[in-house]
Amino acid sequence: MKYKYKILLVDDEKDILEFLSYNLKKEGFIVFTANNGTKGLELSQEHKPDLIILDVMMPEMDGVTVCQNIREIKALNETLILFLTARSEEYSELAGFAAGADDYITKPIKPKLLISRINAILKRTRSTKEDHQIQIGNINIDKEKHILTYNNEELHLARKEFHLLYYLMSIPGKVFTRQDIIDNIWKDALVGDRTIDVHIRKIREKIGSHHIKTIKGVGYKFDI
Amino acid sequence: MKYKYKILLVDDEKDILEFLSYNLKKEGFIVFTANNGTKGLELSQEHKPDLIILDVMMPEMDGVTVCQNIREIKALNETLILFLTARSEEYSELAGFAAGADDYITKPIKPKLLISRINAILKRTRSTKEDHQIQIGNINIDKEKHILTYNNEELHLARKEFHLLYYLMSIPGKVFTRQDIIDNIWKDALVGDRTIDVHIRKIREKIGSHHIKTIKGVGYKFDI
DNA sequence: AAGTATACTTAACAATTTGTTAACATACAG
DNA sequence: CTGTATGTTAACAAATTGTTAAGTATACTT
Repeated sequence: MKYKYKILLVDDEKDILEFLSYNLKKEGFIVFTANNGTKGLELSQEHKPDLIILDVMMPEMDGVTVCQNIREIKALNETLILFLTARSEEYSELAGFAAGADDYITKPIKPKLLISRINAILKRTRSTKEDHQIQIGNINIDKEKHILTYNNEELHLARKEFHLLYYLMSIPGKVFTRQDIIDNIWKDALVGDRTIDVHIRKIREKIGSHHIKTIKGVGYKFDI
Repeated sequence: MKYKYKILLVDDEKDILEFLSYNLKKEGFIVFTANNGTKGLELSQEHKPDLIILDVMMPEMDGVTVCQNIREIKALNETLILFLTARSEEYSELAGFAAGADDYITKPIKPKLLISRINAILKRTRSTKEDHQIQIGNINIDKEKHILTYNNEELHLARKEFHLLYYLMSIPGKVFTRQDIIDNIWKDALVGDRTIDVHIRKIREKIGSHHIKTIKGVGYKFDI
């Protein structure tokens, strides 16, 4: 399952909040909104977003001030901050960078461009945040580290076994046909059905046979 | 001594090259210039700059094409690319991001703003240039000083060995494939898999063989 | 500049692990 | 029951990695 980035929007104009929120949610981001700086600070502490989009011009507390405040919160030192400014507000842009902003966008906002820049900035800094781990019951499988733990005990799986289990666990409960499995693990190699059975058997030997169920005539599925 | 970032400017207009060059040098950057895309590619391979500033609109080879070419050179996979576009050229901006750009700046260029953004982008991505030390368990590796200490005892590693260990230790627990390792340590050079094994063996000889685990069929990983 | 030491790479082969299959046993649905 | 699908085992094949030693390149010293 892919990691979903959390974005906090802070702007006093309701229209803009809704417009941005709609566009970002459509792209799969988790979006929080705040209509003033104080609320923005609260929500940022509560949700620890990956990215905060801040309007520079706001009554009460302006964006630059909010930014400075956020930069002083240690738990948020990895949070990215992106400013919204009106065109040619060179001054606030400079002030923004000085306050610790990571990027800025000028109004009027073009959705495609915004998404593009958000993805660029997140990709640059968060490329490792993808999820390589699946945790189901007392089984944890980590693709990056190539580790399988069962009841906190580390077990060794050979490459194909590991890959196969990871594949089954990627959608728990779903039945994968042998063809599905061959297409995914073996790609275009030619192997017989019994080969898969053997691998399944070896996995069952290690994690217990009840986790992988056989659906006769269909295939295999992973269950708790 | 502070590390001086190298910046390559690619633009067909001489005035702009001089203007930017002057302003960037004043800020302490090392600046190279190229007045066309082909030359830009050459110089980027020669000097391996930290940042390349590319004009989108150029005769012969446009900025997007240059960018795509650069992105295919492994040795430059850490290089940042920043586009120069005329205002409101939304299209080229999107194309730029798609081609692998990291940021863009609209003309007319305001020096202070440019410096500000350059510093921001370099700071974001190069902050690790500062911390050159990794301490894991009783192993301490310092990239800058090229020193490895094991139980407070200084050990000597050859350059490749050192670099390789440092790479593995950069993300402890993560399995790196041999291809990962070649791409990072050898860049574009052609070396066989056995070469890596030999280096691994030499490292194990020095720090003990249990720290680097072999994941058969996958690669190597560093563990405590 | 030549000689020496060190580092790097590779080939060859050994050791080990992993993958596959055949053959047979068993379970299950109808 | 009976036939088909799956489980199991062990033997074998294939792939991967470890190791050594020797050749090549590079750096260092005098």
